[in-house]
Amino acid sequence: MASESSASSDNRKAEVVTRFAPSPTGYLHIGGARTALFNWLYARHYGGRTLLRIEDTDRKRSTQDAIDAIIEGLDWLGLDYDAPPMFQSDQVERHAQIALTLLKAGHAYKCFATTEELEAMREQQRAQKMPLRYDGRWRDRDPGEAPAGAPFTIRLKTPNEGEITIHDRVQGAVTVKNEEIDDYIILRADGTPTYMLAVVVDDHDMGVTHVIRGDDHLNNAFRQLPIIRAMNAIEANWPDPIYAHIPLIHGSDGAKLSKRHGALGVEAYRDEFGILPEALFNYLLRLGWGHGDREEITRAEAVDLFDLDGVGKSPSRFDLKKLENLNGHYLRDADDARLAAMVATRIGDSADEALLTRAMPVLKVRAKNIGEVVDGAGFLFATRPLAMTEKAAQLLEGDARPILRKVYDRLRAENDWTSEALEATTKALAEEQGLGLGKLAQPMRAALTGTTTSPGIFDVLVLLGREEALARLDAQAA
RNA sequence: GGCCCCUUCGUCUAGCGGUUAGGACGCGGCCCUUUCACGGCUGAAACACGGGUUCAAUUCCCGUAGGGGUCACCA
Repeated sequence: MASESSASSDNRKAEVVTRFAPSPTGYLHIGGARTALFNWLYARHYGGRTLLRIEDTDRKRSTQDAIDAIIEGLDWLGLDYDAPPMFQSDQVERHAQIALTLLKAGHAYKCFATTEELEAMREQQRAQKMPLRYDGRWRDRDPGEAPAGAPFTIRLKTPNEGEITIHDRVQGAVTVKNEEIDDYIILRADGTPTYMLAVVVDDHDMGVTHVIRGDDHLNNAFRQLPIIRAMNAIEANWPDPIYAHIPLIHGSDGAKLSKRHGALGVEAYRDEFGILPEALFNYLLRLGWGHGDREEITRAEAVDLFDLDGVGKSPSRFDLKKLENLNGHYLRDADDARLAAMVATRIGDSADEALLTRAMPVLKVRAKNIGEVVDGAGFLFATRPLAMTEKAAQLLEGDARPILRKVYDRLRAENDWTSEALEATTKALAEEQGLGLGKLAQPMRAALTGTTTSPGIFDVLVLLGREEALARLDAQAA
């Protein structure tokens, strides 16, 4: 539907290009997933493209497992991208080249300060309660003063006066004085680029028009813009991107979601919590973004409705209860065979997928996650003698077993093994005996499922089949 | 500590000068009912505080408080 209104090819210049740029140092956590989602939605809404870039310049901390987890997580959520993933580490030469260009043009300079020297500087700043930032000691110094062959880094020569204002699509107008921004390192002593340089160069090279990322990067925007403007002065065609810094997701303690609390990978929501991707998609969308009273929003509707205007500026807390509630709704809407396959995988060899598919309509309405569907399906594959829960055993006390005998006898004579017929027969029996239906149904439930909760008892009878159902009743009847 | 951002029920949010401050999750009650869910009805629950501006502030401005983010040769 969104593609119908997408930009036509003669409108290339206005094309929206977004990107998700995770560093592969951990799994795709919930916060990253939402950032990816917003980038994806924005691009899809405007008929643009969205890209994936793996920020693996820190080779020591990057792992293939993390890369795989990120790609799988995005795939599971249905967030596709319009080009093969790009790896930042493949671009190091390009990054170094830009650093040199900046150096040559006088927008950057060599700094020979040693790590120890810088640490001492910061220590002193801390002691004097001064802001921690590089003091520009090599900014105007002649590189010739350095010892021959001494290692050096390249620092950006940022403006010292004036201020810079970003018109952020989420945060609004934000202004920072240039004096707040120090001459930070863009190229390390070993010739590799720092993050600050790499992002800017890659975003430019990939044609990224909209930088949508967590607001922990808002301060970085003010540091990155000087590179962009300096390059634009040299080469032109380095426009400022449009920024949108979205608020972070917080844990229940109100602090940024981290590995310490709740920052699980999306696969944990799938495997451990039994969440459907469409439910997580919807939940993440509603976290920090709203559209009137709408709660349940499908993927297609989201593409249609999403825009940055609806994104709030305050951080939000993750609430598993609400996710599970939403998941329950999506479970009820989900295809039975699909759910049966998921449940069968969890149950293992004893599972009968065809039977699960038939049972799914009455199973899924009682669950809010896949694990609960698995639990609810337990009675289907239980073997005689059935294990009884304590409460189920209680239901079989008193005159329950004699009643079950009567039920057994009556049902054995039933030729029409359908829910409707079985209900009519059982109700007739209850009436004859002057008993409420519950007096028969509860013991039946215990005998048939070994539990006190289950789908409607006549559905259970049908699902189990005449032979098995009668055998289970007979086993408990007296 | 410097800089930046945030503040409506416990949580997610609607609201964009005049509303009985709405919805959702969660919680309580009732109904439906063979259990459990679903569904329906219903109850408790919020504009952080203090100043302005205005005929009128939850809404606009300024403070205060509280919370968060960020200050590496990590990303």
